[in-house]
Amino acid sequence: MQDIQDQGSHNDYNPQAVESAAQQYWNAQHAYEVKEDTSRPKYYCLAMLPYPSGALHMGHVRNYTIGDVISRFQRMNGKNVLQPMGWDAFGLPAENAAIKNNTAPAKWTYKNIDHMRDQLKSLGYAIDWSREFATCRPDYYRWEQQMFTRLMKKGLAYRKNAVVNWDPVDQTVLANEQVIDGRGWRSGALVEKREIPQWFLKITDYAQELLDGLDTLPGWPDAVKTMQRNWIGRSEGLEIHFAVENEAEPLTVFTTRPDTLMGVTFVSIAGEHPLALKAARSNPQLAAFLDELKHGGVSEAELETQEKRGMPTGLFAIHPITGDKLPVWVANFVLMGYGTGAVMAVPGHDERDFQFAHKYHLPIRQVIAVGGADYDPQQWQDWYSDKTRADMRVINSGALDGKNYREAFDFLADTLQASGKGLRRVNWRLRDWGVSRQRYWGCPIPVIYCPKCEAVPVPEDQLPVVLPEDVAFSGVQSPIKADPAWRKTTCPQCGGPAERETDTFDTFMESSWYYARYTSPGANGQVDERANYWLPVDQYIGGIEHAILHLLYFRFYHKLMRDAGLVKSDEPATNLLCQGMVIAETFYRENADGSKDWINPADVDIQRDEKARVIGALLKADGKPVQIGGTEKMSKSKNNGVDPQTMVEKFGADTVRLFSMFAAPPEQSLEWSEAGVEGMARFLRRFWREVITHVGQPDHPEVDPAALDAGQKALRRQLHETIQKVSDDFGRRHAFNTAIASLMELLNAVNKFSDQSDQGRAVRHEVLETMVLLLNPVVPHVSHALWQALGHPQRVLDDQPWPKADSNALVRDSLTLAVQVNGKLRGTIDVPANASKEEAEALARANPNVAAFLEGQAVRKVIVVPGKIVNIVAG
RNA sequence: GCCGGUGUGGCGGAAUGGUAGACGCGGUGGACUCAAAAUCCACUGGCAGCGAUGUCGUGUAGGUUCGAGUCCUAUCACCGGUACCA
Repeated sequence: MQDIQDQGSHNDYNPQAVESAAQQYWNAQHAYEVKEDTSRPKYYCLAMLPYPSGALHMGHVRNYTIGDVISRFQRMNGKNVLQPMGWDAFGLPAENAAIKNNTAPAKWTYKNIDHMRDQLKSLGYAIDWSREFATCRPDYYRWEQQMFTRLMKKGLAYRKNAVVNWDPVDQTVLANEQVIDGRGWRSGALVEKREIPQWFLKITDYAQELLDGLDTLPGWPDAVKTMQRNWIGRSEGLEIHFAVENEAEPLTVFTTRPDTLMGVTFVSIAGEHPLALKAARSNPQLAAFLDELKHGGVSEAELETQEKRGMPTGLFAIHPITGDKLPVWVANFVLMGYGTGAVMAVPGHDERDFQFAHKYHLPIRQVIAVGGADYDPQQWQDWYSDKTRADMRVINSGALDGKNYREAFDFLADTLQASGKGLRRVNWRLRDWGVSRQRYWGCPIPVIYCPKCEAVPVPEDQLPVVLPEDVAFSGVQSPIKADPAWRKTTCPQCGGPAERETDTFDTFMESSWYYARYTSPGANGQVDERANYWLPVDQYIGGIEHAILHLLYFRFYHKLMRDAGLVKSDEPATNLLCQGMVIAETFYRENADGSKDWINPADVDIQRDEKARVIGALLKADGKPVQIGGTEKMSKSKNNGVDPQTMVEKFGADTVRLFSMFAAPPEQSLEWSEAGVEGMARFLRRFWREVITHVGQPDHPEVDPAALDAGQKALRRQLHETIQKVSDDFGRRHAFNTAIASLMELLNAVNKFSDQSDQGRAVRHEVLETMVLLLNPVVPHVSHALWQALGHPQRVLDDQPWPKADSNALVRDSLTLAVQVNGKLRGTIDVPANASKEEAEALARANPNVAAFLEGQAVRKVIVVPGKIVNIVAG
């Protein structure tokens, strides 16, 4: 009660006091700690866990505010809501920071977690902190290690060679991110490709299920599902065997276009293809070329954009139908990792083959005709992708002539299969998941190498394999690789001397199952039966940049857990929301050498002309101009980051939360604008003042709907329309920005409403009290304080029922219709709500401006859309 | 290169095939003030007009429709991902 007095007596909104009071109350009540409760529907709301990079950034604030709004909204709608938080604590940045600051990655990480936890708490999120964990703790990753050893036993984890970026100067493996223009980021050395043995998970065994599962996820964005479908890349085609002159083994290619088989004029193979390696042994020129292909990084973007180059191997393949001799070429655009590492080249109907044939003067044959048109072998035409066109026919192909794609495909499949030269096959673009990383700060891979028994999984009673945290870290070599004492162990099978695996897991391993661990804190196992109460996640929220990798591994791992009997559902999350980035303007000054000094937006004043157009910017410190560099993602490199903590200290958490929900719809990028933030602070102050002024007035009776005058009715109708809109915007559309806009309109309306009669004050009370509830998910501290100011006892407002619109209050007597003549707006008319189409048309024709446009013209057609529009077509 | 997305006033954005620009920011004018801040009031897409109103206008070029920011085709620019950043 003390609090009510204190806050109620202040006419001005004081965010600091309001926020600390509300947060203290929630903490004391343990308001957001939840348990399984079968009497209420559960709702698991999860925002992707943060990497503890050092400080919260605006992207985090946006992510967790979206989650918090949804969580509180669902709780007010009667759900048992779980909103957890944790730390994706392993990763490369900790190693980089360790080198830079000469500290251990673990120490740096824990310090960041402590700092960022405080920052998150200051934003007042309804998080169950009792479930918090960091993924770098052995009591988390031991279960990941256990799962891996079980997958080894099931044959779902295996070891094979794979290519990595190798820095020949630093003698280290580089991440793709660390390769810049083909060079190592620290050494500047030209990067090379190198094959090393690595562990893989057989995600391809689940390719079909991962593809089909997308059809069971109506709550996921289509963009994400399309990207995943394309990434998985199921294609039906033929494997065709080409005999090779003087070779025992045939060369096998995969093609989705066997109908073009008679157009094949050469065969292209990858540089790593065994046939290429063999040919190079007796061909120094080819060996030199293969060596050259080893330069550069391994990323797909780099491989696919490099200049197309090739060299003949001197070998010849035999065309399976004609028996023609076809030269076998090494081509740098053929990837060993896709299909068989060899493709039949059809330069007449494939653009890449076409360019390659032109460059190296290889023959081009037309075997497809579209619309009977002749092909110009000098000019590329995309008939290849037109395989389903009705008028597409195979030509110049003997027995295939006149067939369409499907007919030619089936004919060849049958013919080649009968002669043992080919096979129908489904090929996937998806590759198995390589989980080995040659790094220190990650979960140790629980494998022991024994000279006799080879790779042996660490027995479960010896888990976890603990990563030492108190280490010196130089960056060149992993401390566990460098430490013979850590490496040396005995073989669990034969008891002989053996060595531990020193590679660690890809950090996507930790983030693939954290959502399940939140449901089972303290479980003696990866999860326990509580998982099946909470899972699947009802709403998952995270950046669109995770559309493929994380979200695919996340789905895959859930299926692994299901098949291990740990969870019952097939998919980990039923609904997914992908938020956009947080961006801000950039400012800079150019130095004499052309380099740029980036200036933080907080240090700049914007100059405008009399029409409010931006004409320049001045540095506050010296009043001199700076260049405007465009709006970009907040980053250290462009110095355009805005610190959430500074904003919270200056405006309060509610204002920051309100702005990040108002400035853009969640899926779009959000431009940070301090002036915009001030606008939100202005709104909260006006709302505060409106409520405080109202409670200072005399008592009022209950609203009596029958006794309301037109003005009172109108305001009350707007209130109930707003309830409808906000409920739909929060619950279904996730259009938080328009929900808040409608609440601003309602505040503008109640602010103009000067009616001091009994019923006037009663309606105003209903409006303000309802607004406090509608705003609670977004600005919970303000709502907490104003709820008390309105005369209620202090309580967890999320337990108040969400307002329901009163259908009687929504009734309108008349509607406004737009009237068009020939599709152009010529006026508006007010019609009774129950007016017929004929009455609406008559009123429309009676409108003077409409009549003027109709004069002298014959009306040919009238379209009346009830409640919306009348369009009169004349002429 | 490939896959996915976005493009609307001075700016962020609204409009779920039916009145383009809600709401907010910025700006202009005014009130209050010794002054400033805060607050309040009015106006604010371009062009023409005192106004009523007309006209143009949603990256660009076409198309479908009574009606297109929204659907279709092509094209340009930017953003995300591209398997070892997370």
